[in-house]
Amino acid sequence: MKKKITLKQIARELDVSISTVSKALRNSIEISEDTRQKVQAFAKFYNYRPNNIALSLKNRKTKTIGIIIPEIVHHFFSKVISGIEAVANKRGYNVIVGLSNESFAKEVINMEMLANGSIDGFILSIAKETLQQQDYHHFTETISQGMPIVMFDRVVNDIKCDKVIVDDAQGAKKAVTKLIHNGCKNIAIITTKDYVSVGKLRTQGYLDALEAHKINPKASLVLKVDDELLSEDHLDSLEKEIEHLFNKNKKLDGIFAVNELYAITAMKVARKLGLKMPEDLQIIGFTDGVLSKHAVPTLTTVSQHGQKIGEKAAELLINNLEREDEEDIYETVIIETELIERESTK
Amino acid sequence: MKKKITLKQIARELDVSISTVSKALRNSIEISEDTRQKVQAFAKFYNYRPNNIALSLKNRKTKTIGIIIPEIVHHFFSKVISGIEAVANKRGYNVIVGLSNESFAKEVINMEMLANGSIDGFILSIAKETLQQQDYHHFTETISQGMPIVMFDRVVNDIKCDKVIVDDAQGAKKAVTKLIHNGCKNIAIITTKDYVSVGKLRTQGYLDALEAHKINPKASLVLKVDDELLSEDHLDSLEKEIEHLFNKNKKLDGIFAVNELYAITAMKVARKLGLKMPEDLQIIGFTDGVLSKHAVPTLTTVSQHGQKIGEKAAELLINNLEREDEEDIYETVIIETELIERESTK
DNA sequence: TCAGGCAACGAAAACGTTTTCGTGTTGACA
DNA sequence: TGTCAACACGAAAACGTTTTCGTTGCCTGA
Repeated sequence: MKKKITLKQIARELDVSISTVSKALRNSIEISEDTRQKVQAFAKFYNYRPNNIALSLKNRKTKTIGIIIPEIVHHFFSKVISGIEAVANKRGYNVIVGLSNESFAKEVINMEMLANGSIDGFILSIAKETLQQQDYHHFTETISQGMPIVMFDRVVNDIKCDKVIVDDAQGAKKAVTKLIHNGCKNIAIITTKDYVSVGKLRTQGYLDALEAHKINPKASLVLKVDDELLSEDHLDSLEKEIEHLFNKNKKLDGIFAVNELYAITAMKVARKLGLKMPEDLQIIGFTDGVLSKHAVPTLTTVSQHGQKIGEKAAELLINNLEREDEEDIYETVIIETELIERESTK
Repeated sequence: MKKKITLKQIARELDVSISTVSKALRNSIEISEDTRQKVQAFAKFYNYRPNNIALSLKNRKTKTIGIIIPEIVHHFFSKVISGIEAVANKRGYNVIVGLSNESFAKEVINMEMLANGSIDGFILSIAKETLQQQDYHHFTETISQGMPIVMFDRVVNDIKCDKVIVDDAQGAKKAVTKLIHNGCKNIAIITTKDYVSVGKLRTQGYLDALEAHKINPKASLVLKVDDELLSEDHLDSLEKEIEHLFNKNKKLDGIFAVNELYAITAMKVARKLGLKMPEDLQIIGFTDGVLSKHAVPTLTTVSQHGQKIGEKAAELLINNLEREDEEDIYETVIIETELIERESTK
């Protein structure tokens, strides 16, 4: 087992100083052609690679990005990571991932763990619990220590950082408008409780679309699901709630769901009730995941372009990190959503 | 913006030496109660946290695990990461993620990038291209430098490292046996080319099950899909291939697919051909992802317990890292698969 | 012959820790 | 009064780099 070799060892072996070795390897003109070649040959033979940790300590930057997300077993988030990783890699950065599991405490701990020198900056999406408690001190503290943050998707406005979001309201409006144009008269929305910012925004888009077409919103058409934990039995109760929605609204002919799962579950219930899609009922979801693509019927959906969100977030962060002047100008980039039409709409 | 504070700054401020500060913070008995309290109060006020990079350099360990996987937008892999992260976090480790995108070159580059001091060990699943080229020098080199590796799922036998795998052959055999017991007479398999080790093993399990029931395998019932890129048009050609499979075998009444996507696609084709499931055709997939759970009919599948695989892999690696004696004893842990019965089988 | 300059190299500091090994000041005790 | 231990603290090395600033030795030119 040959351990990693260091400058010091090369120096001793070749009977020169550490500085000489370092310079020789970086092709400094200070070093004679002779020694340079000698050193480089030796280094190559022993497969020398500079120690990253030492470099990080010296340069006071780690070339590593910390990602904190609520969960990773989720098509959208993994798409975002994939986008971040692509850009980061191209620009010589690594990514280190922390999971909050939607928990405030874990979010805080994870950030503290990484903020102590391990990374140069954060890209994150806020945990539900944090949004609920509205305690953002860990973000402001991190930022005030000079470590930049980029938030995506679930953001909170009054934090001084770059943000990458989708036009949730606009996307929802687009979807609901589509349903209206397709002839739906009674459109329901299946959404989350309001503390989830994106849920709230999408609900707003739904209302906007109705208003734009002079349709009065009905409270009975709005189902706000309390998704404490997405456990198995939650799925059952979700089905029941949706079934109840159908029962309350016999003339229901359109559904807009703020995520894939709600949409798919609505489909399931509809099918059980003998409704034909898209003839009797049209459904549109949010988030273009694998479920939408392979459902029966395939689901029309609002795509958020998770990959693009990740790429943009990484660009913003790295640009910030590598910017010379220390100007604190923060951007909020909006990634356009796209309505992907499939079989669940006419 | 108050920058991170260091021992040196505390020392200067309090007019003591760096060593004193360090010792005071670690509650050394060498330091008087007085100074200890003074230092700790000061440190707390300025929210002092030791710099991780400096610690890593000093201790020659980073408390970080490197994960290299082919892709992250994939239910199985993200489950594994989730499992790794859970264990790693509990034991005070971070995880840093590299994606190979199934490419040999990216796998090598990513590993080199991380191996230079950034991490203490690897957990990885081999890229398809690497398996195809059978070039494993980057693994052996990493190991010979004293950095442990744990492989999962896609492994190669003659590398000296811990491995966590599922009993692919056994799981496949279980599934196919189930089909046989359910009365299927003509069972097809939709699998990958043989260089993907898990595909090969699952095919073997299929053959084993047939043999155990004295059924002669028919070449026309084995479809080996060449999944170069899982691009959109690949999905189309996949459908065509499967359709061809149905046409060649009119009496087809059971399908075992080595992954979710193949199974779902087979379902789609079957539905198009007017087959009822599970009455006319029974299908079992491999990998318990989100698709299986929400397909119509829901898909009976062989679950690999990705989370558990990740947890076990992390345990093995960390145990190895923290083992005192330097014994090179490597384990291969087999995680039992489980047949999850749903609507696609009788 | 000697000042000056250049080529080639080395010493040392710095990044932020921890830890080993002094060292100086007490106080007690003979 | 002198000795020795205990106490409280500091100096310095070490981890592996890069970089600044010397410091040689030799050659050139007047």
